[in-house]
Amino acid sequence: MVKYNHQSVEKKWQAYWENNQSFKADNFSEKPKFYALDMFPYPSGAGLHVGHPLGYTATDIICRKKRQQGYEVLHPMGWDAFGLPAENYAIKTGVHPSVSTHDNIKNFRRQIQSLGFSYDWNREVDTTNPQYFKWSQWIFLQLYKKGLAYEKSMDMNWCSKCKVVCANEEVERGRHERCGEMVSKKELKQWMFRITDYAERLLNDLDELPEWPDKIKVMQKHWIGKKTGINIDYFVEGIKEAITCFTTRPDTNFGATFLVLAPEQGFIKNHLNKFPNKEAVEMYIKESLAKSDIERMSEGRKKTGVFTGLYVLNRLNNKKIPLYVGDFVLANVGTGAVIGVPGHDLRDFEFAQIFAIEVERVVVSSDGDVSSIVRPEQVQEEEGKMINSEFLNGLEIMEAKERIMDYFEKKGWGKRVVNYKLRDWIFTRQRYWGEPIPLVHCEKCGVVPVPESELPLELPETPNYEPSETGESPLSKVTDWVNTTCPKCGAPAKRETSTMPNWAGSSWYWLRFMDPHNKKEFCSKKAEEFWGPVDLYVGGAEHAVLHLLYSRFWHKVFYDLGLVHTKEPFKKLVNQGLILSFAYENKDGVLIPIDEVEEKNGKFYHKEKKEEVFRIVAKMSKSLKNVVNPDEIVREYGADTLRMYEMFMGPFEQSKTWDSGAVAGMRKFLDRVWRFFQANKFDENTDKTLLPIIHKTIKIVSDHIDEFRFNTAISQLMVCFNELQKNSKMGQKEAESLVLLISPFAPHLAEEIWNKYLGHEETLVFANWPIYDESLLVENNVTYAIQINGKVRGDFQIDKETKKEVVIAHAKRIERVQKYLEAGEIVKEIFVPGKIVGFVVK
RNA sequence: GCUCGGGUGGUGGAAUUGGUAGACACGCAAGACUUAAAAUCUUGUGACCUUAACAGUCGUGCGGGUUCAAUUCCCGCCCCGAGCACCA
Repeated sequence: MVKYNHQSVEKKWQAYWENNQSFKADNFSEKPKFYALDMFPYPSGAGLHVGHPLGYTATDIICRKKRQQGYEVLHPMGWDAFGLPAENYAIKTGVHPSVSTHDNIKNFRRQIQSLGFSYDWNREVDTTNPQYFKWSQWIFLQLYKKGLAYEKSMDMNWCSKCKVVCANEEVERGRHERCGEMVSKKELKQWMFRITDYAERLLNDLDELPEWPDKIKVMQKHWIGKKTGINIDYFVEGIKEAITCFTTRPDTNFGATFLVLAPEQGFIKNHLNKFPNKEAVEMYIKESLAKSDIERMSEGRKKTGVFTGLYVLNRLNNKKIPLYVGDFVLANVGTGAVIGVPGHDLRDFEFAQIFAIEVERVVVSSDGDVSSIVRPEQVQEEEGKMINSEFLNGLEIMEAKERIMDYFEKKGWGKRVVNYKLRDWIFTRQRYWGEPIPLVHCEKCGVVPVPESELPLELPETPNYEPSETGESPLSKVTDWVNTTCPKCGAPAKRETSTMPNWAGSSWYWLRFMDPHNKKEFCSKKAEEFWGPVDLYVGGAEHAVLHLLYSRFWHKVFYDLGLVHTKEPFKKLVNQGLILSFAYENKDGVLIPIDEVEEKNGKFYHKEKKEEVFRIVAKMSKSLKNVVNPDEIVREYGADTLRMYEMFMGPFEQSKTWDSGAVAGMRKFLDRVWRFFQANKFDENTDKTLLPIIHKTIKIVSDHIDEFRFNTAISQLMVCFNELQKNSKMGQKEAESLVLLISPFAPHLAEEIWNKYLGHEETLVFANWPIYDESLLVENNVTYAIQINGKVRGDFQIDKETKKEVVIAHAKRIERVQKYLEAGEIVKEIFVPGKIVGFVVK
């Protein structure tokens, strides 16, 4: 017996694949195409995490199977390499980001290649390479020329730790998603993209993505946040300017008893002098604007506000209602002004309680309560019939809503509108390590795009990468770069010094992979028509509304420009689950690094303090020392073991916990497979009794790979080999089928067996994927379970063709069954073909 | 608070048109081989009760319901995870 030497075998086949260009994808193939894409990684200094190979292995399995099924497969890999870590490292050490990025890429490439993925490395891209970002800049100019980019000065999300502006999508619960720092507001001038122009299509086209997880579609839907309602104008006596309120519930408008403006609302600025309570209002606004987001959030739902002294007219019932300023009304939601209906909106009710504003009931819900509304539980927002609302009385709220909107529009008091939560994409950043924005500011001509012939516009060298507190890019200090001439008039001009966000490179990279060496176009029409759209896209769910929304937006712009032929970039999307690791905490919840913990009789103790600690599951982190390094697994057990273990851990989309013991178990299985092929000769005909299990395995493995159920595909392979250990009389054809079934999971081992024990000179990369014979799937005998009153009381085997009556009669003759049948009378007989015989006995 | 997922042995997980719950694996235990260990192979392994053996009772987060039959369907709760969050 020769032991399986994973180190030499894996090296050998990786070299073979590379020398033979086995995975090179052909843009002009006659075969049907299949394009599988992994979310390309940011090459961090920490190296590959075991979470990366999870997704990469899944796509690789699919790709290897597709190749064997006769597809031309595009499976590329690259680097999303612009980003803050490299830049922060540069600030600390003075090392140019391109140097550390290059080193990190080298390490990532080595690690990824050690796992034997079938990538076409000829197509590798790097977003920081000028030959790549030339086209990112070119795309920016296309959007600019189409009027989708504009410069605007407004309150931006500002991260004072990273010293950078963030997009709304990058703010999580008021914090910067990268670093966790609270985001503040800073008035800055930035370049924006009109993603809101595409809101409707980004929303509607989700319906054209049946192969996307519902979860992601729901999240995008919420993020876009489409709301239909009406803008109603209200007037203060003596002031011409209207206060416009957006509402989705105009049906309750007869119950309006106040109006609240956001502190930042323009009406206040314009007419503050006419406010009787001017001083109080000014003071309140000053206070609330000084509040940080932390303070606002910690106040929770507690409402504050101030009466302006003014009244507005509700023209529906000619009532004068008080005008307030309150910071629970957000300036950037709707119109920044809210009509208060305390009877049927909980927030309005809370506000009304504090200021002792009257509450009117205009809806009676199905509980029939018609009493005056004094408790929050009585605030009915969902359903009911109208009362106290004149011509609306008796109508259901949805009907009333339509009726009153017609009325408002007819009177000219309001206008139906659609509002979106989505806001325009803040695109520029004030940092060094990103694509320079290809624009020039000329005193005469204004903003002038850099001519396409001058792209790429490369980053200048600078001794100082430090960003500034005031939102100035480090590029602004490189004066000989900033000072240029206007491409239009030749006069002295200044370059735009902001850079693009790290989302830029990833918002179109799937197109570059189709045609990565094209010097004339970002991607040729022909290549795009052949490869597009991406058939399968695999990656983490953390990009649900960031990368995936931006990519869809750009792709739609490309579609409008005639650059791509599909509306959507990614046909099928699958999200992998997180890989977690064990960690320990003591009874006070203090986390303990794993190397300070020892196990005794199934319990865990702190080595020095001797106190008992408890095992928990946590994200892998340096401080807990529970990070698993893929290099070590590859060295000790081999790439095939790592690949198979990660696929076997559990359902692909679910979070899983790393278990080192189970890794060794997977290696044991591969050793068993190796020994099986080494120990047997395959020159006879296969034993007929083995055919059902082999064909069943072909079917299950094939189906489950397509369904991303890799764990059950592998368990079927195990079941099959367990069976074969009892009877191994097998011919060449069946032996080949089994090796091919394993090959997508453990390609190195499979190639070695294919070559060494099955006598093939050629690689199995293009061997035909096995096909099962339907007639061989079923065994001749089936097992019937006998149920009496629903409880299983025995079973028996019988020929699968046996008729119902015969099966039932057979069941009745079984001794153990008779015991139960004699206890009463059979009132019902149940027969499920091939499965169940049941009796109901009374 | 709202919106999506989930709760199955000591552990990871199988069982998705209602039909033998616990496949497959990890762990554990016993045995074979060995001077010994590792490796490998064999057997057992949900709980309870009982046994010479068969058998029996309970069991898929909790409480109800539908059904001959429920992890699966319905109603009402509890817990965990993710996302959104004063969105008018």
